[in-house]
Order: sequence, then structure tokens, then C-alpha cells
Amino acid sequence: MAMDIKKSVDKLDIKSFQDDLIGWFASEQRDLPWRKDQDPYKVWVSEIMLQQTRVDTVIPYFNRFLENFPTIEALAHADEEKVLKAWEGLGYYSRVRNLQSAVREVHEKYGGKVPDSPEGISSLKGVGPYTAGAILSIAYGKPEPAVDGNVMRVLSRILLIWDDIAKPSSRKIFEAAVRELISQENPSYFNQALMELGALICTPTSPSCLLCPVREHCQAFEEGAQNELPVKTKKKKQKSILLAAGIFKDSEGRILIRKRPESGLLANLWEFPTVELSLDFQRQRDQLSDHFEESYGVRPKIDESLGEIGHVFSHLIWNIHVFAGQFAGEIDESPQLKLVNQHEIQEYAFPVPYQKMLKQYLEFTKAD
DNA sequence: GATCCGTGGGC
DNA sequence: TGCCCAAGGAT
Repeated sequence: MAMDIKKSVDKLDIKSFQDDLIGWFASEQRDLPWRKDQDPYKVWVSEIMLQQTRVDTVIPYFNRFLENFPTIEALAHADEEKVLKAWEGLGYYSRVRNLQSAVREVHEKYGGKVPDSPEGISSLKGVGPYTAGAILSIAYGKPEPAVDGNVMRVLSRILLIWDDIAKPSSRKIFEAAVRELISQENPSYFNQALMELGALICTPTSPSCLLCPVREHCQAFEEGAQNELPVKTKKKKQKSILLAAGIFKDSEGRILIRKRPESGLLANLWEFPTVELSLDFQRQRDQLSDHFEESYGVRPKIDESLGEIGHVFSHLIWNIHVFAGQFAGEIDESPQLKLVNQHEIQEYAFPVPYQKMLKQYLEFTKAD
């Protein structure tokens, strides 16, 4: 452990800190659906869903997911399309693909029991240092660190740690700190309490220090530095991309949809035929028709422009011009290419920008 | 270590 | 509006 951190830890009355923190959590914790028991599977699902995702967003997804896939066995045997559909709109879709892959491994190699060792749990797809520690401590009561953004923010203030928490290397400093501070009697509550405190009291901006159960242990509060911590460098701006997408019907009124590649952005989700537009070529309809014809051997007729849709990703901005049209002739369906009617289309998982497009299209056709 | 990978909400 | 975020992990 780094010397400067050690000095801060030595200033803490660790036992008193643990008691105040855990006591607060015991009485003030939120009633959340994944806190009803310590089923390792439910803890696991909740932790994956909660990665970079707000609690309020996760709650309905968690409840629905557990209704559809209540056990390891159920998820292991579930149809991938249905699993992806259950994740639709949650984002970071590789999470659910990794989750099902890992669940199948647990089902086959571990007899359906989630591993309870750091090595076993960490070897599973999609389970990194945070999630491993969270499952081990919450489901199995093991004294392992579970360092997320909350924990780094809270401890940077408690211990006056000035390292940049945006740097991956900083996480090790906080893990070392947690190993010094964690309650051996109740590591589950200790870890959850740090995160709950970060979510409810020790917030990124304007922390509620006057309500804080560990205020008297906080070195940032003592120095009046709570608003200067944590140190976090900002990320750079996203790049913009211009796209054209088309909702095309065949002579029977079925819409052509296609599956996105199995890696990369929005992997394995469905979309309407889409092409990236070159900036020096303004004939968007022609570029879209060319793309469609090159891909499927049939030239579509574009009837309407449905306007523009903007969508902001973490690292990318899409501006999509949306068109509607039709095509004559046969296109062979495949696992990656489907012709679906408006009823069937609800069975397929679409990213949010394509959901918006479909909504616009249905409103447009209804007005006809 | 830097980049990729979603989404919706808050200010 | 634009930026920051929210219980990270894979490459």
C-alpha cells in the first residue's frame, strides 16, 4: 500500500468507522428487488445490469429478466434472441451475451453453482474486478473489495486521496484501502454501504455532508475539501457520423430487417438497412438505394423522408436520415435477414435509435 | 494505457 | 445545449 494512503488509514478509527457505516446501511438502505435474498445468481444479474447504469433504470429490467429467466438453468437454456430482447434498451449489449455465456459455463462446469473463489468467479466472461468482489462479498460474505465509482468517490473523500480516479491504475489504490478497512464480520454490508453512501449522501456534486453517518471520520470534510474530490479528468468529445436508413416493404407489406455483426457497436441487434454517408456526396437517397441494391440485388424505390434522428453514444454521435420506401422482387431470408410484418417485428431487439425510427414510421403510416 | 461499448436523466 | 454522469469490462 502506498505510504500516503497508509498515513490516511492510520488516522481512522477503523472499528468505529465500520460500525457507523454499517449501522447506517442497516437502517437506511433502499428496498431494492435484488436485496430480497442473497441468491448468487440474482446478485450476479443485478451487478451486471448495474454496470454504468442507474438503479432506477435497472429495477424494471431486473424484475422482468428474473421472471423470464429465474434460475441459472433457465438462462442457460434460453433462446439467445429472447435474452437479447429482454435486454433491449439497457445498452452495453455485450454484457448480456457474456452473462449468458458465463451462466452456461457455470451450468456445465460447476453444476449450476456460482463459483465462490476469486479465481473461479473472475474467470467468468463479463466478470471483472468489481463484479467479482461484489458477488463474493454480497452473495458469499467473503471480505473482498468491490471498488466501483461510488467507492472511489467516497474513499477519496474519507481518506483524502488525490489520485485521478479516471485512471485505471487508481483502482488498485482503493482496493488496497478497502482491504485495510473492510469489516471481516460483515463484508457484504460494508461494501454495499460504501456504494449506498455514494449514491444517497456522498454524491458527485453537493454531497450531503450534514446528513453523513461517517462525517466525523471524513478527512475531506475536516479540510473542507469535499467539493474538490474526487479528482477526475474529463473525457474527450465524441465523433459525429452521418447515416441514412430505410424502412422498406416488399409487395406483401413486410419490412426488411437485418442483424448487426456479432461484434462491435450494438452487436447482434437488429436494424433497418443503413449506410454511412460520404460527406461530399449529397444525394442521400441514391447512396441508400445503391447500398440496398449492392447488398440485396434489388433496387428499392424511396417514397418518403421521415426526417432526422440524432443519437448520442458514449464515444459517437449518429445523425440518421430516415427514409421509407418499397421494393419489388424476391430477397432470400436468412438468420441475418428477415422480412417481418408489424406484429412480428416486436419479437426482435432493436437499439433505441431504430426503435425511434419505427415509432415515427408507424405514426406516419397510420396518418395515411 | 487508451479506446470501445448504450442509454436516459440531471443541471 | 452540452456536459457529466451510473454499482465496468474487453481488447
